[in-house]
Amino acid sequence: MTDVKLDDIVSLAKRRGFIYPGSDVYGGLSGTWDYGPLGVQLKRNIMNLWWTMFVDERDDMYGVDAAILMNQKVWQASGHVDTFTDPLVECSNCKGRFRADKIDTSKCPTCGKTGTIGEAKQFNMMFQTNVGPVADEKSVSYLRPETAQGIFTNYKNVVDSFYPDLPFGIAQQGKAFRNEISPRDFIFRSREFEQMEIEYFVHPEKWEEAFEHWVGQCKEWFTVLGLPEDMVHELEVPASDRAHYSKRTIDFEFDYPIGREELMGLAYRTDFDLKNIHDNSGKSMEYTIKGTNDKFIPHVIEPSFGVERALMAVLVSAYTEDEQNGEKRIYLKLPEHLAPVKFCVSPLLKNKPELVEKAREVYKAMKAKHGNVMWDDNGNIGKRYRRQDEIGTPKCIVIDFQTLEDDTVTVRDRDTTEQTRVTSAEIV
RNA sequence: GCGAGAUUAGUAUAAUGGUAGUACAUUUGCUUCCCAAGCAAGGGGCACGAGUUCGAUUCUCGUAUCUCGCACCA
Repeated sequence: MTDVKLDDIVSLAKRRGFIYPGSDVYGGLSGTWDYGPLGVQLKRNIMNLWWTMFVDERDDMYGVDAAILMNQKVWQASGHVDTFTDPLVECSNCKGRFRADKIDTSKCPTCGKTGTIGEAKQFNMMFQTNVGPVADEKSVSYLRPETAQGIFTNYKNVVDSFYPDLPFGIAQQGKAFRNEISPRDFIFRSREFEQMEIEYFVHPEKWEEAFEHWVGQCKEWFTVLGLPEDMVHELEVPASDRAHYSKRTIDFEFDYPIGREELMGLAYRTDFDLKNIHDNSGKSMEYTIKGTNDKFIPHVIEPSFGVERALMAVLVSAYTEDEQNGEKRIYLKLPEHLAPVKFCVSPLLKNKPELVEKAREVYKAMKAKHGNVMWDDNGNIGKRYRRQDEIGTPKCIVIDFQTLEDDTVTVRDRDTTEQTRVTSAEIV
C-alpha cells in the first residue's frame, strides 16, 4: 500500500493544471476528466514513450489508428452487443439489483421474498449512436468500448500491405468509451478513457513463448515509468474470472491509494477475434507461412495498457512529501523523461532589468533547444522552487548578479535541492 | 443504479435566517531576496433550480457533482 492520499493528488492536479473535472463550469459530468496544460504534456510524454518503445524501436510492430465509429457488425461479431448488455432486475422490497441471467427471478437472493423481482431492463455498457441522418436499426453504431477491434479489423489490410513474418504486432493508441454504472476513483474508472494496445500475432503453437516475451516487456515498461518494483504485482487470473475469449491472462496490479487495482492486462486471446471476422465477414483471415503450406488463423497475445491508469500510477509514485527547514515540501519525483516541464528559468530579482534581460536570453535559448521550458519570475526564489517542485520540474536555472560577471548560472535540483554553478554554455 | 453523507474563493477550511471570514495561492508595488522571508495595496466565493419567508449561503424539495458502502467492472 501507499501512504499517498488520493485527495492530495486530485487537489494538486487541479490546482497546478494537470487534470480538471470534465465540464467543470456546468457542474461536471460524471466519469469525464479534462487535461490541463501540464496534464496533457505528461500524458503525451507517457504515450510517446510507449510508441517509441513498442513501435519505433521494434522491427516487428505496425502502428494503426482506426476510426472510433465502426460498423455495428464489428460489435455483433466480437460479442460486445450480447455480452456488454446486461439484463438487470430490481427487487421492489429490498431494492437489490441483480443480473437477470444469474439469479432465479422468482425469489430475491437478498431478502428472500418471492414475487418482488421486477421486469428485466437492458443495460448496455456501450454508448449507442446513429450514423447518418436516419435513426433506425441499420444506422446504429457505438462508440468503441475497446480499441482492440480496430486492430483486428485492419489485420488483413496490414498483412496485404506488408506481409510481415510471424510473429508480428499491430499497435494502436486511442480513446475508448464505456458507460460505466459507477465511475469512481478519479481517473481510474471513467466513461471516456484512452488505451494503448498491441495485438501480437503468433503461430498457434508458439503463443507461450510470446506470452513470456510480453511479460518481460510489460515489466520493462513499468521500470521506464519509474514505478517502484514493490508496488507492482503480477496476478495470474484464474479461468473462472477470465474473459470469454482468453485462455491465459495476467493482470498487473498497482498499489493505488484506493487499494491494489489493475494497472494493465496481458491476455492470450487465442484466435477468437480473427476467427469471428473470418466467419462473419466472408474474408479469409488465414496466414500462410512463406514458402510452405502451413496455413492457419494466427493466435493473439494482447498487452492492453490503460493510459490513465499508467498516469495515475506515475503520479502516485512521484508524489513525495518531506520536510525542509521545518516546512512541508511537496514534490513530484517524476522521471526526467516524463516531466511536463524540463527546466524553469528565473531571474533572481525581477525588478533588476539587467537580470531579467539576461534571464530572458537564457530562457529563449533553452526553450529553442529543450521545448518544455518554463519562465517564472513570480514572488521570491523560494516560492518558485516550491511551485516547480509541485509540478515535478527536475531543474531550475537562476540568473543572478554573478551571471553578469562570469556567465555562470545556478542549477537547482528538484530531488536534492542542491545547487551547482555552471556556465550558461553548458546548459543551453 | 440503490442507500448514507457531503458541496462555501484556485486549494484547504470557518461562521451565519439579516453586508460571508481565515490560511495558502494569485495580482500590483517596495526590498542585491537562493529555498513558501518581510512590508503595503488589490481581485476573487455560498454547485444549479424551485419553494417557504419581509429577507435564504443557512430551512424544505428537486437536479448535478463528489465521498463511502452495495451492486457493476465481457
